[in-house]
Order: sequence, then C-alpha cells, then structure tokens
Amino acid sequence: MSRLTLEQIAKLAGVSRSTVSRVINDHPHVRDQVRQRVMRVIAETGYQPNLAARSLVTQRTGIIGLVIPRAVQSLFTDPFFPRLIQGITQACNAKDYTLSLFMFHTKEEEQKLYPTVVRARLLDGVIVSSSEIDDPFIPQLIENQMPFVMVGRPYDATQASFVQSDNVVGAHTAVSHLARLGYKRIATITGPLNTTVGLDRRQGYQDALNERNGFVDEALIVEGDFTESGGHAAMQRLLPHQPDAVFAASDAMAFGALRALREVGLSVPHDVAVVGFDDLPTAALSDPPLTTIRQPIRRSGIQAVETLIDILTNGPEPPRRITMSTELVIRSSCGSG
Amino acid sequence: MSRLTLEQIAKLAGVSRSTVSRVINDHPHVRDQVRQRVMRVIAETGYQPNLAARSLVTQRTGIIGLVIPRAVQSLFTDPFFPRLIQGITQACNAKDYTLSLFMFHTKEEEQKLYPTVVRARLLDGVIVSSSEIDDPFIPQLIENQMPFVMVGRPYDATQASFVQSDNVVGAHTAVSHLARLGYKRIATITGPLNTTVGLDRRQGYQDALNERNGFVDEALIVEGDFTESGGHAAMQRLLPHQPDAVFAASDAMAFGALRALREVGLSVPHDVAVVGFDDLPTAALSDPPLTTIRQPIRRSGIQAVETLIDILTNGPEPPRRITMSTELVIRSSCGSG
DNA sequence: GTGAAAGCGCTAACAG
DNA sequence: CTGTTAGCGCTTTCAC
Repeated sequence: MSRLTLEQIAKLAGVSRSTVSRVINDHPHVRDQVRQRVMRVIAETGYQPNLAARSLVTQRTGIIGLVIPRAVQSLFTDPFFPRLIQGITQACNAKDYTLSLFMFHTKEEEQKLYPTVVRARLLDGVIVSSSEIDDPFIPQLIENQMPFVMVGRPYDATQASFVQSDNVVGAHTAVSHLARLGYKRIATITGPLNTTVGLDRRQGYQDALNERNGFVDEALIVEGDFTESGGHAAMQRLLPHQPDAVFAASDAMAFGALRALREVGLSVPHDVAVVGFDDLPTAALSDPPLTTIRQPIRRSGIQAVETLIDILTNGPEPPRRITMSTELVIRSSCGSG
Repeated sequence: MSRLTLEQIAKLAGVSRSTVSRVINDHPHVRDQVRQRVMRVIAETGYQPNLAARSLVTQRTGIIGLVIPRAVQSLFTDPFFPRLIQGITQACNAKDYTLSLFMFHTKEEEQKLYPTVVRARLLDGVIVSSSEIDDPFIPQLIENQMPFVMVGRPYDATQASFVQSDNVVGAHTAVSHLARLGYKRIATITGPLNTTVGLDRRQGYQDALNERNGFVDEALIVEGDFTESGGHAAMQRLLPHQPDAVFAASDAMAFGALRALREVGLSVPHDVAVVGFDDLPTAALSDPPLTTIRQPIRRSGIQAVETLIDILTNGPEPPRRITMSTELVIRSSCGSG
C-alpha cells in the first residue's frame, strides 16, 4: 500500500497522471467532478507524493535547516533553544515546511558538514542561530547563494536578514529601572563579548548610565559567559567594588550572582539589587523572585521562519531586519517596583 | 557553480557519468589513476550530489526523523531534550545521516502531520521520544512499516525496539540509599502515571520499600508531573503525612519540593531528606545540593541513532531492547552518604 | 479540460 | 575497468 505512485492513483481514478498531479498541486483547469473523484481515491488510499521525485523537478524540497553552531554551552542550561525550536517547528508545521536540524560539536564536524549543508540542495534555506562575531558559516552561505536568516544580529553590516530581540533597549530598560529606584553603584555582568548579544546588552547598560551620570565606572563591568557558574564567578569579582545593584545579562548569570551573594551573607535586594535578562521559567521561583527582561523567543522563532519563507518567495532583497521588543518584568529582586 | 551535475563533472574529468558515480559511491572497479582525477575535479568544483536525484533511485534519503509528541511540558524547563538532541545530532553527524525534527503542539498538528511523516518517503526511519501510554503514533509507524526506535520503554509488549534508562533500578537505588541512612517514612513524588517513566520509577520505589519493610504506605505516594511547580504542590500534599524523606522522580520536582519545604521552615536534610532523579546541571547548585540519580541521556541519544541504523541495515527483527544503567550521585540533600 | 511526452540528476544493470 | 541505457516518481510544456 505504501508504494503507491501517481500512475497508480491515475489508473484507479481513470484519468492520466497529469490530471492527478494537477489536483494535488491545486492547479486550475480540472473539471470539478474529476477533481472530486481523484481526491476521493487519494483519500482512500492515503497516497502521499514522493518528495524526492517532486523536488527533483521543482528544485525545491520544502525543507529548511536550523543550524546551531558549535558548543553553545548554554544550550543545556538555558531554555533558549528549546523555546526557539518550539517557535520554529510551530511555524514550519503551519507553513508545510519540514525542519532539519544541524548541530555541531567540534570544529571537524563543522568543516565536514558545512559544505553538504550548503550544497547538497537538500535545503531550500536555513536559519542560523549565532550571534558570534565572525561566524565562518555566514560567508559560505552567501557565496553559495543559500537563502538564510539569522537569529541574532550579525556583527558586521552585511546584507544579511535577521531577527533579534531588542537587546540594547532591554538592557537600557533594566538599568534605568534600577537607577530610578535610587541605586548608585550599578554593576553589570555581561555576556561573552564576542557575541553581538553580549555586546548589545552591555551597550544598553552603558547608554542608560551615561544618560544619568554622564559616565560609566569600568570597574563595575565584568564579563560573564551566560552560565550560572559564570555569573557566580563574576559576582565574586564584583564584590570588592561594592555595587549596590547588578544587571546580569542573562537570568542564568543572575542566579549565579544570587548564589554568590547568599554565600557571603548579603541579602537581595536589601544589600544588593539584582536584575536579569530572559525571564526563564525559573526566574519567578528563585529566592528572591527575579526581576528581569522578557524576550519573545518563541515568537522570534516563528518570525524567523516566516521571514525565511518570505525570502524564498520574494528574493533576498532588501534584507529583512527585525527587532522584537522586550518587556520589563518586575519581581522582588530589584527592591520594589 | 552550484548547479553542477554528475554529467558536467564527468565531462571535466573526461570520463562517463557512471565512472564518476562509482567514485562517489566508493565502488570498486575504477582504475586508481582515473579515480584520482575524478576526485580532484570533485574537490576543485566543490561538487555535491543532488540528494533528491539520488534518493529517487536508491529509495533511501539518509534522513532520519526525531518525533517529539505534543505538549511535553517539561521540554522547556528540563534539559532532557537538549541533551538527547545533542546525542542524536552527534551520532547523525558521525554516521552521515541528516536529522529532521518533528514537534507537535496541538492534536490537529499531529493528525495532519503523522501521515506525511510516515508516508512521504522522506525519512529512512524515525526516533520517537515518548513514554506516554497508548501513544497513537506507534501503531501508525508499524502499519506503514516505518523503521523506528523509541526513546523510553513502550507500555505494552509490542515488538518495538527501544532505548531507555534503567528507571526501576535507578529509583530502587535512590530509595534504598535513603532507607540505609535510616529514614523510616520515605515518601515519593512520582512522575505522571500515564508514562512508563513515571510508572517505572514508582515501581523501583515500591520494590525497595517492599524489600525492606514488606509494605508501602500509599499515603506517602503522590503523583507529580515532572515540573518544579508540580513537585511543589505534591510536597505540600505530602507534608501532613510527615515524611522524613522524599524521593522525587525528577530533579525539577525535587527543586519544587525543596521550595515547599523551605516555605514551611523545614530544613533539608535535617527535617526531611530529598533525593531527585536526572542529575540536571543545576542539581549541584541547589540549596542544599541535590542527591540524585544520573542517567546518560546524551548516550541514550547516540544509542538510539545507532540502533536505528542497525535496524535500517539489518532489519527490525529481533527487536532491540536497550537499557542504560544509572548512577547514584550523592550530595548533601540526603543527609550524608 | 485532459493526455502524451520530455526530463529533473542520479544509480545500477548490462554490455563491451 | 569503463560507457551506454533504462528508469526512480514527479511536474510541466505542448498538443489535442
């Protein structure tokens, strides 16, 4: 039963192969009666067209790739990717695209697989989740004219299309909120500064303080890596400089900071206020519950798919640059709202 | 450059299409000199065979599917899927398979997509991550003779191949450890009892207590849902029965239990000991650090891929049933080791 | 409105 | 050892 072909459906319906093809592809110029008959046969038999055969002629596969570059450590502590994938699969399902997932674990894997990803004509387009500066994959995509959209802003002003959260404004909002509450020595634990996300959130922090104070104390800026333990270590380095508030560029790092604070007997928010970024599901459950910036990750995933399909349909020009707005979620770690 | 075909490579190398095909597929009977020449041309041009054309004739696509059924809530709080996917992609990369991801969010999506997953001949086989009892997808796979392996034991004794963690033994180990430490009123917060994982971990709990006491106090068994808040609620229901120890069937639930305990001023492990299951990255960071059962999720993913490929190569019989052993990780939440 | 025929790029007999 | 030939199952002109 499962090896049905167009030809056989045609025979069963008493028409030609082409007619069945027209019905399947919703082409006009088929008598309604005939269309009904064909559709009945298809439904009865559970026929599904062979994708390989179809894409051999259409030059399209209906498959898009999601490429996740190597060793994103936070992959396994952070619900960022699960959420993103949720949005992406949801949109793919809605738009009748299939998703293929490419994740790399070593440099060798990357080098071995990039060419096949790009050239085997398996993919109509790809979504690249990378905010790393100088990601080597992007030039390859461009060179091979593979349609793509990035999740996260690319570093240099390429013609790349992307979807990102408004990291600068989000961070600015967080820090301004702290300033408004009266905190004077507001520190930040940044993300990795070889990522645009890390850079942009630091930018928002700096902008907010510059607007208020006219200056930024460099001693209060410490680089983290988006992980809990990174946040923990960063907070320890911050302690000697006696901040009265900390903006952590991710919730995971904020949790690490909370832990470091707890260990030295400092109370949050009484001694030090803490604000995070992401609004992880656990942010509401920490002790104290974490004030943070919520970003619409799932919707970014949906947006990425829709943008890619738009590019597939209408061409890559002009580049689509989409920034999703964020939202301040006030809980108790910042000391009242 | 990117629209190269076999034919053109053949021309460039001064041989016929078939010879190039032989070289690409590592067939014998090609003079070494010719082989070299062809390979040089391929390398120079960056030629990659068109997958659609190839699979049209070979009847194989080199793509395997990972199917994640609807609404696994824990998907977004738990690193289970990220870890599993890490293992699966790693194995796919090593074995030259491409991974396709199917995730469903509503019943409608499921019903719409199952047929195409199963019949469009896009997939050589699938990995199904579901331990839900009566998953409706499994019968469809069988009916359509789609090769598959499950991650998680299927409920009824079908001929399905699967890879699972040793949940019964893992739970047994955890509970025995508590008993050995002298706890008398050992409670459990189970997983959802419509999953084999939930069932098996409860089984291990019961077995361990039966061996020790000869009986199990039903009042000390409360059903959870694998989430933090579920564990929190379950712990609250347990409190009136005054357990002196709790085995939570997942770390997330254990965290919820810790929170509930903290809220009523009970200290862990002094008043109540807690043991989890999973060994999440955050288990070492909770307050107190969580004693738990570690399961090799990433390795299960690798194993699932390898098993599937084995089935693809050697046929589905006999069913492969693989159980991965677990490991007790002692930290302080159980009161010394 | 419908059918016949060509061909997408590849592999796999079958000759030579 | 190498080339020729015949499809894989589908879409798409082009006739009718």
